[in-house]
Amino acid sequence: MEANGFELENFLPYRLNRAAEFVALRFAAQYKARYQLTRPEWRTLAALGSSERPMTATEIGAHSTMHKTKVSRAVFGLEQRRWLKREEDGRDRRFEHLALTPAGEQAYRELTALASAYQNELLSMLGVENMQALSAGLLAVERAMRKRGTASPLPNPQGGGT
Amino acid sequence: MEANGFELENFLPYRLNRAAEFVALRFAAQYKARYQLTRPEWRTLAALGSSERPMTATEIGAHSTMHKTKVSRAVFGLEQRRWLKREEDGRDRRFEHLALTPAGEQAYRELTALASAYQNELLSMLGVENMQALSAGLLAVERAMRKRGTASPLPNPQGGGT
DNA sequence: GCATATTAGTTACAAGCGTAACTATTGATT
DNA sequence: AATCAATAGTTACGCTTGTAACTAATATGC
Repeated sequence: MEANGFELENFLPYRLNRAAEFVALRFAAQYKARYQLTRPEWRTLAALGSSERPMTATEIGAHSTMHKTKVSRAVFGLEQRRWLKREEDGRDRRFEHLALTPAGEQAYRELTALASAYQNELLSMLGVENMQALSAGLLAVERAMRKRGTASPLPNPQGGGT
Repeated sequence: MEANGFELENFLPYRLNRAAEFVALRFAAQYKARYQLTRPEWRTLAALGSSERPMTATEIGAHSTMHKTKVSRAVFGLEQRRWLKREEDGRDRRFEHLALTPAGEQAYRELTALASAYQNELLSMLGVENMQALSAGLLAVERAMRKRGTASPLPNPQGGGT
């Protein structure tokens, strides 16, 4: 009671988080329902699919901002699905070079088609101008992230998730 | 391989989610380290603190976009801390009217002060113009949310968290 | 008035998560 | 060469989460 003026609805972390959840939700429904993919698996697929060369798990984590253990589990999941294969590095056997199988590449093409369609849908929902404003704002946040470091080992909000 | 043009870095759901995590992180560190609060507890505190009247758990969930069970657990946590008290509704005993105790209000004042300071810090990190652009973009997303409904019972991305 | 549906809130359960500890391998120092 | 540090990746553990089932109370239809 006795408002000191603070309103959660105007608090940027809250607004960003809620918008992110909403926007992610309808796309996640697609890859979850149609492919039984988790979000880390989708991100891993997207990272590998867009790369010309095989990647290591650490590179995937850096590319798509995921914790080591998330990548490890996602790689395992995609491997079981036969969408990904590992190849060990001859010179340094700690590394695993990960690449999509043909089936994985096929799934990647289908999912990126869905993703692009969804992005267009968002564009028409928001309007060009608002989308540009949002993108510019996000770009500023991304610059700030690079400056102040994305926090050491990528700690996330809570134990559970969002 | 064989890029069809899709890049995760340009995908709005991904960008929003990453920005939200980054922005939330440094504030969450404050209420976690100094008050051992979880995010649902902080949101519940913020909802009750800014309300003139007591609220029900359902109202809190609607106000701060949280799932029933999250609210239930957060209320329990704040109650144990003696920051919140329940009062049953005489006319309809299904309802519980929740209000902050003086200790809860004190914590609310301290935390909103931290929140406002953090918001100002963000403003200076991003610059006024970028902050306005971001806010305008988020507003458009929020309008779209109201149109297409925040999904029925507030399902979240994954089981775990982010 | 009585059965059925609806609503507020809680809880058991399974799954995902991050931390920290672990294995395996390589690099650096001496 | 031998030790110690650093790195890639995996895994055990405890915690948080949403789903679904649950209890308790009220509303609705007949």
